[in-house]
Amino acid sequence: MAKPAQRSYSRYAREATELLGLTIHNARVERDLTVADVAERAGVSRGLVHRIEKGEMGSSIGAAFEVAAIVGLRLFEAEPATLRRYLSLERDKFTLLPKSVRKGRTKVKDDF
Amino acid sequence: MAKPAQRSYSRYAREATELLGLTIHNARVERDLTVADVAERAGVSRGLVHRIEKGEMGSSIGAAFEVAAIVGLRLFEAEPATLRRYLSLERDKFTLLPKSVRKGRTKVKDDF
DNA sequence: CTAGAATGATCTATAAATAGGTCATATTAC
DNA sequence: GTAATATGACCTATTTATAGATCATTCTAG
Repeated sequence: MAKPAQRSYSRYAREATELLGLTIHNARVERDLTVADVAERAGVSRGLVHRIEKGEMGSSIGAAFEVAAIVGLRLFEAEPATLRRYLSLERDKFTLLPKSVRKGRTKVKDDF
Repeated sequence: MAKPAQRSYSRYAREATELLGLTIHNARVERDLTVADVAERAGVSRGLVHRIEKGEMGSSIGAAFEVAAIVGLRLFEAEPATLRRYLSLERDKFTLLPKSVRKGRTKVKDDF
C-alpha cells in the first residue's frame, strides 16, 4: 500500500542534496581517498558512496552523514564537541515552556 | 545479497542526524505546523516525518531535506540563492586543476 | 605507448524503508 | 469534567534502496 512511486522534491531540497554530495566528493578527493576506501570504512557498498556523491535523494541519511564524517566534513559546520552542545540546546529548547504559549494555527506559505 | 543488516554508525553521524531531527522538530513547533501538515506538504506519510524528527538513520535524505525546507530550515545555513552559488563553486572546484597535482595516497586517521 | 587502478554505470536478489492504517496516550479546546 | 486534536508507537503489504557482481571508460603510472 505504498505510494505509486515517483517522488517530487522542491528545488531547494534537491540543490541541498547535490551540494552535500559535491562537498563530500571534493573533500574525499582532497584527502586522496578512493570511493572504495570510503565505502569500506563506512561499511557500505562502493555504489552507494557513488550515489551519495551524485546527490541522489533516495540515499539514507545515515549513510550520507557517515560518509560525510569519514571524508572529514563537519556537518552544521561544527566540531564534535560543538555539535554536542547544539544537541543539548535543541533538546532543552521547549521543555521549559508550557505548550500553551503556542496559540492559534497560522498559515505559512511555501516560500522556497 | 545485501548485508545481513544491523548497521553501525559513528557517534558524530548519529548526533548530526539527531540534531537535524530536533532542529526540524523545533522549527515545526515554532511555526505551529502539525506533523500531518508537514507530511502532506512534503508528500510523505505522517510516520516518516515523525521518524525524521526522531533522527532515525534510515530515513531518506530526500525526505529529510524536503521536510527541513518545509519547516523553514536553511540547510548549510544558506538562503536558496546563496546555496546556488555554493553549488556552482563546488562544481567548478576541481575542473580547472589537473588531477596529477594529487600525488601519493596518504593515510588519514578516523578522527571523529 | 601499455598496464594498472579508479570511476561510473547497469543488473539481480535481498533487505529495508515507506504508506497507510489502527490504537493508546497526551494535549488542547470547550 | 468531556470532546477534539496531535502525537507517538505498532503492524503489514508494497515499493525502494542496497549489496555485490560485472563491464566500459577514464585516469594514472611506468
